[in-house]
Amino acid sequence: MKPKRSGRRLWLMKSEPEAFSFDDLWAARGRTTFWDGVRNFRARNFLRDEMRVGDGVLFYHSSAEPPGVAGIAEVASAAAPDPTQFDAAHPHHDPESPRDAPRWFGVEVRAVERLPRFVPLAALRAETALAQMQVLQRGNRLSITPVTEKEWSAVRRLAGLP
DNA sequence: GCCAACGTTGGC
DNA sequence: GCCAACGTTGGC
Repeated sequence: MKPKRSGRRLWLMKSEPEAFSFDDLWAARGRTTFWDGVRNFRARNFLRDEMRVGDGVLFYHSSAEPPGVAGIAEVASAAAPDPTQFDAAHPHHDPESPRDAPRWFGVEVRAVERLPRFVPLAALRAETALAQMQVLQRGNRLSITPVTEKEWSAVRRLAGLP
């Protein structure tokens, strides 16, 4: 039997809360922001080619004390060129990216649910159902990774969500 | 601050 | 196409 795949896919997206936290997203207009600044080709491919409106997102705080999952969000738009790549004054400026064939993309992300409990990295690591989760694998640095239904459910449970 | 791991660049 | 050097990420 073919494995069943629901329409929406699930992701984990990393943000440094000092730059942009889940609370910042919750407070944003429409609880939505354009996720810019991704400058890694694999993460770009997820954004540009695989994400769909309505996909679920675990909003993860990296380089934080402690790091961990801070909220539930969703993909709120199709991918669009990241305007910061063309902005010479912007730290993410990419002079190598042609305007007529942009290299870097982003999507709109909307906050959906606050968590009863923040889920620290240590709690993710302690959960056997998450042993294969990509973000927990040794050497992982990718800022966007796919999440399975099983992992999604386990993280929700750890966060105190139904 | 350290350092392992990884992605990218550039010489050849 | 190989691979060393370099820069970055991100947990600790």
